Amino acid sequence: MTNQEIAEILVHISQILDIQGENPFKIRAYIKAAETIEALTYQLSSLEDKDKIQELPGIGEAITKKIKELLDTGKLEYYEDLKKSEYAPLIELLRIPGVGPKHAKLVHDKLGVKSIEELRKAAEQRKLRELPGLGEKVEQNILQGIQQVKKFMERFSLAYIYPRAQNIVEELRELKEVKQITLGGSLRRMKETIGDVDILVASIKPNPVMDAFIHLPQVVKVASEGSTKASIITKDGFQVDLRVVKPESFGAAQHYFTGSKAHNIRIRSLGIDRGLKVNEYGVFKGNKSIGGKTEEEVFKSVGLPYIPPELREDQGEIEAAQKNQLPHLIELKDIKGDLHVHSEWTDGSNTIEEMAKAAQKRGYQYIAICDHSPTVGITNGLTPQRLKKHNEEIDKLNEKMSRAKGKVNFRILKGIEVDIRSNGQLDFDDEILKGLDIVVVAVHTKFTQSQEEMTKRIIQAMENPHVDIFAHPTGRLIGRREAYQVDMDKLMDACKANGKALELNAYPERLDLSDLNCRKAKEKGIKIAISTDAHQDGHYDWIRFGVATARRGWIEPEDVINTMPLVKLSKWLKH
DNA sequence: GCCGTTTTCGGCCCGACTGTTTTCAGTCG
Repeated sequence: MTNQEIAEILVHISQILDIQGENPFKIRAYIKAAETIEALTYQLSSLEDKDKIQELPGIGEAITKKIKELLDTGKLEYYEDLKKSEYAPLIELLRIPGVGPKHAKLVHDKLGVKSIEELRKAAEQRKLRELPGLGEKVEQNILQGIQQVKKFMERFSLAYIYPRAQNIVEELRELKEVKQITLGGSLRRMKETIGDVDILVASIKPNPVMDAFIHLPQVVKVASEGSTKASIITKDGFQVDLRVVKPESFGAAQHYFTGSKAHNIRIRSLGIDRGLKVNEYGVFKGNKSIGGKTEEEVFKSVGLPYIPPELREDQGEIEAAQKNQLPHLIELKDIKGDLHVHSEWTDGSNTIEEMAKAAQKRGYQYIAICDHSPTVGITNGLTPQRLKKHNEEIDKLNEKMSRAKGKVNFRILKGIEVDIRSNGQLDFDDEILKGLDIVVVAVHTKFTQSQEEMTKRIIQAMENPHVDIFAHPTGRLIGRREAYQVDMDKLMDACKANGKALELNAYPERLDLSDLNCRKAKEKGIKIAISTDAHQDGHYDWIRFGVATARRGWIEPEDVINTMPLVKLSKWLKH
């Protein structure tokens, strides 16, 4: 049983208990345990000593016992019993925005509602408005909420949301009443998928800001509207929440609205230990504010150094901060070049020269043109003959570009993205690979192999001495295709043993390695290449999302090979 | 259900908005 499956069961348990009206702290304990498990970089099933489970934060004796039972038997009696509860089917009602555990229980107890469909019927028959505490408005909202169920389940890719959210920020920034403005939430933490957008504004006059916000051209619906807080739905289908606070509270609010929730709870608890109350308005000793203008003040008040947003998941960042052992995270400016770039020779849209010039313009010292090998048929993969010509063109360009500037300050590396065939063999023989500056390998076919076959296939490729980097290591496409089955531990061990680097592919729908796998790779001492897999020059910008994902994975500049200047990188490639 | 440099019992983060109510419960983040 996978961590994901265990976490899902724990969440279901918490939801059923919630509807039953259990102790809220017990409910939160299950959610916390599920979050901890989801964020692990290894599978609980692979643990030799299952007693170690209880050492995980938020997991105690009772939940450890339940997890052990799940791992041993594939089932959990406690959960099976809960599922027999009359309230168990109601957890689907919780997917409706505006419906929580109390309303779910109410409609069940009074009207016998057991499904979204039955709830819709009851609402249409105007039965909900008769219930205590409910009214006409709630009935309408529930009907609307039912229509939005699917939409609200959806999460958007970081790259889809990011520019659209930035647009809104820039439009609001124009207002003279806006003193400061920032993104918050999972978008500021740069998670790979985003549920909704949070925007925070500092202003002493909230009214004009709120008004401008709900009248933005993107707005199709105003979901809620108060004096300092409002929510809209955009025509692009996502929700944006705006909060306006006074400038003296901006840092505290920024911290609060960046989250994550788990991180905030920890910070507030640290505050309580020091006799402080931390909320979105500041840090308070009694009624007196002792900080909140900046995020640094908030952290300082609870005895911590500044923690970058990407780390704020309560996954060890607070402990690291307490010991002054936070990582010095990689930044965009550390990137010296791109090691996985395509050209029109295969499925890219620009010439090699165009790709090179665009990279040079960005201040890069090098790119590696890694077009496809023949097996990836639809991309017009390079045959050995075409590869030879391809390389000759790169030689000429390198000469031309160095002459033009009078000195060598930019270099195009001769690379290839070689397909790893289903039997583990590479698409080119060693004689050809030997003549290249850099060899990137990847899986493009037969994703359905068993974990054993796939792991063997990849490790065999890793053992080839000419190979440098393993690209998009799990093959996942976010929201579209699951990762193929591969034993990550064995793969990484082989990678380490053979001195290869793993790619963090910055293509927005890949972000592969994921943040968690980056952290795992770092723990194992494996080098990372953050590459865009650019198929046109505009794709170079995606490096932003690659670096952000690396930061979420605690990656530092020295963990990444394309932070090296050209000379050092060339040495690494020859090692 | 979890947790402990005040604690193995008694706490557990905090506030805005909505709608149904005349002071608050439910939901959300």
